Amino acid sequence: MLRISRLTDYGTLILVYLASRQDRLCSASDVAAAVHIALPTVQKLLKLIAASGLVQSERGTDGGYCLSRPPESISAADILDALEGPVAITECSIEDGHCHLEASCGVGSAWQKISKSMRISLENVSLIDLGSPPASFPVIDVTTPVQPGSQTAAHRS
Amino acid sequence: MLRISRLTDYGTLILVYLASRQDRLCSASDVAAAVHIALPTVQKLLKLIAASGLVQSERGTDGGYCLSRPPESISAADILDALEGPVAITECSIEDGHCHLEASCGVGSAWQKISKSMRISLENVSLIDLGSPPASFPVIDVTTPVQPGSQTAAHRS
DNA sequence: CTATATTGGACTAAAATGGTCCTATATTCA
DNA sequence: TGAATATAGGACCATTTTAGTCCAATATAG
Ligand code: FES
Ligand code: FES
Repeated sequence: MLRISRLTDYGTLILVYLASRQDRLCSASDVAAAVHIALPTVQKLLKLIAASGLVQSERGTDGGYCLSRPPESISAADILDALEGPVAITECSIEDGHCHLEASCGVGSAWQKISKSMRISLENVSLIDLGSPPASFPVIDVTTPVQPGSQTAAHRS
Repeated sequence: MLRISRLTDYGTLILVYLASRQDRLCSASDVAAAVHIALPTVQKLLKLIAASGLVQSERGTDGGYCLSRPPESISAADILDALEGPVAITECSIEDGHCHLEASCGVGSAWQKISKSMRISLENVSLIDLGSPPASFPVIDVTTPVQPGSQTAAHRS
């Protein structure tokens, strides 16, 4: 349930590796060797991640990729946005494509709200947490309203 | 991100409807008419949900389906289990199929732990909540450890 | 026996996913 | 300038998943 794609998992792996190399440039081949993922796949992922702005790239000899922000300020939500796009939790919660059930159902909005809540919580998980996760992550209380000014996270500490 | 399948959304809709009919039996046609989903799809979903034990069925004339538990004790996690199976958040967190990256990566386990945390929080969302959701669901703090004895939810109140 | 329902399964079309590969462009250095 | 090294931006294909429909069998009530 609520699975993320394998590519997103790989992408996380790559980002964690880049975080460990600080701001040094790493070529796709370097990364592939380090994380043990096929080079073409790594290339594809790095391109995607670069397009999203999470990493910066430099071309040419001695070129490569590096994080464009400190790892503390990159969140799990950022990674999902980069690799899976801002897909809504349900099909019908998509902006314009008005679901023909809207009238008779309040369910779509429930899932949508749960999704939003989860998203905010994922913004509180930084690349650092992903690299060396705590014994376990705390339980989310999804039953009381969101505080309006809740921090955009990952800048937590 | 973290999307659920459309069938799961439909399934929720169906369950919410059944909840509104209390313990009266509803045939698949009844349900289809009420929720405005094509009959064959409703039939398929009800079969799946019945197989999972969330609803009970009765055959023959005047047969149909009804919830097998009070709606307060059916959680969002139950619905996902029934309709999407107990899929892990990442591919490699699956039991036996040992990912060949295990050695070099702690990331899979991070996603896995986040998933577990989210799952527990979803167990706290009941069918009632799904039917008439609050203005918004609260943010999940995914950064501090899970309490060992956290309630299996939906039996919240 | 008939009408009504569920049960269990097969089946198809369409879309998403995972993965590879190719050409163009930028950069460095000899 | 020219060669070597990288990224940029695609196209491309195989496989799987998803969504949806349909059919034959079984159970129940009247
Ligand atoms: S199923 Fe689309 S709005 Fe509820
Ligand atoms: S990618 Fe499989 S264990 Fe990390």
